[in-house]
Amino acid sequence: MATIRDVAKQAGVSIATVSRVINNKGKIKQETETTVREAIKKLNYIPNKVAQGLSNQRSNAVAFILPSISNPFFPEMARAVEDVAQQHGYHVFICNTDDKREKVLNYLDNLATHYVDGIILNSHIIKEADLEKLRNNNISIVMMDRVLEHEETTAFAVKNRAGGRKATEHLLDVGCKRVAHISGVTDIPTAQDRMWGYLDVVGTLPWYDTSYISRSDFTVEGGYQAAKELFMRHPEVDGIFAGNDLMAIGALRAAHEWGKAIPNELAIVGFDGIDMSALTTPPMTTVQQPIYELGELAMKELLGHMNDEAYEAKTVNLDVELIIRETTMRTQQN
Amino acid sequence: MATIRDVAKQAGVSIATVSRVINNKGKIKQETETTVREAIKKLNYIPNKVAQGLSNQRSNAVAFILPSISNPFFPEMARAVEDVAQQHGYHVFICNTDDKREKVLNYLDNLATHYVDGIILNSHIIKEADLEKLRNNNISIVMMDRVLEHEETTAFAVKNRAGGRKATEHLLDVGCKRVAHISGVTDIPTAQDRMWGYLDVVGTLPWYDTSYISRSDFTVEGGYQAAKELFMRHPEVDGIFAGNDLMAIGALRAAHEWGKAIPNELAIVGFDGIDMSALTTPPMTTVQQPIYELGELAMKELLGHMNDEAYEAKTVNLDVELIIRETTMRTQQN
DNA sequence: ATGAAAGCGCTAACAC
DNA sequence: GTGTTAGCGCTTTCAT
Repeated sequence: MATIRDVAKQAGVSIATVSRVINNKGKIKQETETTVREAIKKLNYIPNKVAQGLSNQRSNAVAFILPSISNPFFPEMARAVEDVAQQHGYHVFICNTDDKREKVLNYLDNLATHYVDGIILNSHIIKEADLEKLRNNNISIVMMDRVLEHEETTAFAVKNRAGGRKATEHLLDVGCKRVAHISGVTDIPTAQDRMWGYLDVVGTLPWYDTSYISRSDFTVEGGYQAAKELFMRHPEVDGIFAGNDLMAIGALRAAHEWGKAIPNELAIVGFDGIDMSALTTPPMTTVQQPIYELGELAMKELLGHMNDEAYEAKTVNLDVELIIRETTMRTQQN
Repeated sequence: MATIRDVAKQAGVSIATVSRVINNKGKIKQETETTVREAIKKLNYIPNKVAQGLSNQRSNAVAFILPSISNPFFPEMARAVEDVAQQHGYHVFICNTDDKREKVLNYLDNLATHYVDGIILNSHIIKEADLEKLRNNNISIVMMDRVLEHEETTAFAVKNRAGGRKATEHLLDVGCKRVAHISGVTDIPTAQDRMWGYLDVVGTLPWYDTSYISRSDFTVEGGYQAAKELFMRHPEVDGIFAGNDLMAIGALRAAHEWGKAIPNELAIVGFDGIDMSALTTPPMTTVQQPIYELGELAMKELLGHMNDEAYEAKTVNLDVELIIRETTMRTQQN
């Protein structure tokens, strides 16, 4: 691997000059620049990122921390983050945490010593205090789906509660009489908000009872189990609002096995709008988050923070949209 | 951020001693070790990875290069790679390339200057010569799904052709009379092999004609379009073997729109066995690759190469298994 | 058992 | 315009 020193020697200049050429800094005679570029090409020289990082105290890289690479919601968002990052010459490290506090903190520490310039953090278990260290190291942060108390933290989220309401209302609109809810991990605000949305709509109805809520974990398997429990507990359930698409898919499976006709005997609504939701059979009605836009905006916001000292923090709450598909298109109302 | 110098000062020792403590190298008096560890704790010191990297010429990180983060096959494999890597103290960089030659080469160069210790490469467009540079830099490589000419390169793959045969034979077994194939990008060996498997079975049958093969791109949308074209060209098709699960899902959608009953009017078989394949409605019959095992073995193999000079390269071809689900469980044979 | 100092490859302040 | 040199934070010989 050729180093800057080799190039300097080859071109008959100092390493400082080579460095200037590489980084387009300072003035250099056209002629020397040409010589240097030729030397670079000849030696196949590529600046060493690690050395640059050490010297610059920055890496031109950002991290996208996500709780689960198995939930397509995050890869879909990661894709947007990558697109924007790449356009601006940044590399993206994708970090999978299973949302375990230990893993997240571990990543946070490590990323700091890797001199990443910014972090987009999808995690609900991290507290404001955990971010202090990063701030001291001048690492910008954008939180997803989590609004922290701290004013300096920029956060992106969607209107989860309103989304939960839309989903539930829609189920009533298509004629459901008993609407149950499969919630995500209940100590995650996102899951709570969606549940609140559900409660806003059915919480005061005469038939409602907390047993219509089944707590699950945002996975397909979890949704499947939760749905089966609901069927046993409340055979009369004719509508389910699941806290995300994966659980909705699990519920769909369970309904199939249980011999419940979709949507006439049981209507289902998911949440997220991952690509897959349009591909289930029948296609899933869901509350669509602007996934790509979220990633895009978050990364742009991060760029703002990284490159502009005075960039001010903000909290953004995007709208969600109910996408009606066949899991709620009833041909008859019961 | 505390540095090694701060710790040394705090503990009243030299930086060399601190370094020894951190890395458990050389002999150190129990007493000094304790003092140093206390200083580390007190200052919240974390060794700087970039500096370590520069000094060691290695990073304790590996890269997993994949063509598409949108095909769950790769995240599923990445998960296995991560699990193994983590157990051995390695970090995994996930690199998304869309299998564009330029992007892959770009990553390869950059990863080298990041001092990654090894690379698991999912790419069909990379040639043996492209890897030469990495070898010179002592970076170990494991190729996935691609057997290169070079003896030094370890490669993992599955028996794609045999898999294609199993899928196609199965379709005939359940009574299909006209079996079509939706192939992946045809300059990818993987796709070709699966197609060859298909041809091994139907290529000599009297009705067979190349127009029963529709070339697509491994995406859901692609599979959807390809299936529609097939339906127009050959309305008599009653069985489809798709080159991967995503395309099979697309075909399923198309069949639905076209009003073809699954599986009685049209049976479908996919390839890969991604989690999602079990969740379609009806669940998809598919040729299951040992996805987790592939990632696991590949990472273990990489570890072998990275830590043992004499570790010898090998080519592994794993078996695939036909998983029969409802897209081919006919209740009547036509 | 511990310390001094060189070096990993690069950037940037300072000199000419 | 271009070169010299001092770091960036760490590891590792070589002394002691």
